[in-house]
Amino acid sequence: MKAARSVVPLHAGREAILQAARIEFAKAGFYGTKMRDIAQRAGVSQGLLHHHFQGKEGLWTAVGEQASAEFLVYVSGAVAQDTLDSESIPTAIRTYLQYWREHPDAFRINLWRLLDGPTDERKSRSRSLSERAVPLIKRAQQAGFLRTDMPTGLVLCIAGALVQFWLHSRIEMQDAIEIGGEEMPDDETFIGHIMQLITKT
Amino acid sequence: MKAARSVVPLHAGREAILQAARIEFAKAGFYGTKMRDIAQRAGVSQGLLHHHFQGKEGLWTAVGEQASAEFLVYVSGAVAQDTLDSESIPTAIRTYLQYWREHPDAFRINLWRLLDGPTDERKSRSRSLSERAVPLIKRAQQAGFLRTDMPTGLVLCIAGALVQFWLHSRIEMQDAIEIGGEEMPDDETFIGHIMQLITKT
DNA sequence: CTACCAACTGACCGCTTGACCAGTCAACAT
DNA sequence: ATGTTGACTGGTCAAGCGGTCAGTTGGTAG
Repeated sequence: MKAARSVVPLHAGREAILQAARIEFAKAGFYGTKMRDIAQRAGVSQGLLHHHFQGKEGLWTAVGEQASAEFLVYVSGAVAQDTLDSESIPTAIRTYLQYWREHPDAFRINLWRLLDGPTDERKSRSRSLSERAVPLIKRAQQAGFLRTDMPTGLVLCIAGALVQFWLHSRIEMQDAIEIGGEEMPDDETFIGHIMQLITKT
Repeated sequence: MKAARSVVPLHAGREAILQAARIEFAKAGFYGTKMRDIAQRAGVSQGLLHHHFQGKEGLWTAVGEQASAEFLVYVSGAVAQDTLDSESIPTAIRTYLQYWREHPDAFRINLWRLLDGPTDERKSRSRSLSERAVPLIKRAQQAGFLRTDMPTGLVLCIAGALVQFWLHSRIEMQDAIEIGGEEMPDDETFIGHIMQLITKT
């Protein structure tokens, strides 16, 4: 029966709850989400949520921490390259953009947490990303791939800001671009434009 | 007694409620805010909230519409200049940035509404801003003030994105910039850098 | 076999919440 | 005076919420 048991391994409920909570929290944020809905989506009783996580708040932070951890694993590889060529930076940006594209739930949860308060843990996540990305950019600047007429940190922020805005405001972008009488570019074209901005001229 | 009455003019309660609701909603969003808290802050009874606005939802949209209207009044002047010189664009950006600086509540409410659902009205707000800003940028491009190697709408989005990111992610910015071993620039320096990016070289 | 523990359930509780309403009061028109 | 209207209050209510708990199950160690 060992094989049959492994279909529902230990802590299967816990994982199901985390996944369900992520979806529900992404939809409506902390206050707008009901424990009952999470339990129903996970297919478990409501009491189990309190058994595994202490309460709503514990579940909320658990979901956040899991999302942060996944993000770091996904992205840190792209910014820790040892070889450096003209494709290094676009590749890193592409990875960053793709992560959010593939994890819309994580994207929304991140936004929710931005509004909820200090969230020291979120800060540490972004810090550890910066710690890895800044050296890459500095090297790219020194190698002549990126413009050097503005601070390294700012170059990073520009790329980050544009990707973020690009993702969570397609609506507004679309308006502006339609009004300009132009077509809506795709992700790859957009990355090209970012490079246009931060490349050494 | 007309004078004494004018201290509490008609609809004084309504205004007080709107102001209180704005503060409370900005703090915790729609679901996290309690009608009782709004009433207490406004110094009125809870029933009055239902009398003036139909319910919680009505109050929420009223607050949003008021914020949008204020925003448009504040900003539309800066993007509707008839004269055009090298200071026109920085001035417009400065106005845009200043509005959000001076209205942190509106800033947060805007973010909340971004997450809450369709919010067709918000879309129309950003659309009407784009409608006014795009012509200004196009003229500035033709006059040789701005770079012409990317779509007009994109230039607008770049400026908007950077300001937004600059405002609601000082923490992340700060990390990146500290790690880069640089100082945190002030608003004016930052606007300078934006211009550096979008100016014709 | 027994004892034990963690996973898990379902019914339940007390409190908060948004909404509702009967009634008061002041202003104003007739 | 009187009727009307709208701002405003305080008490009240049903619903829905997060949290609790006694109890069941199934695997595992002794």
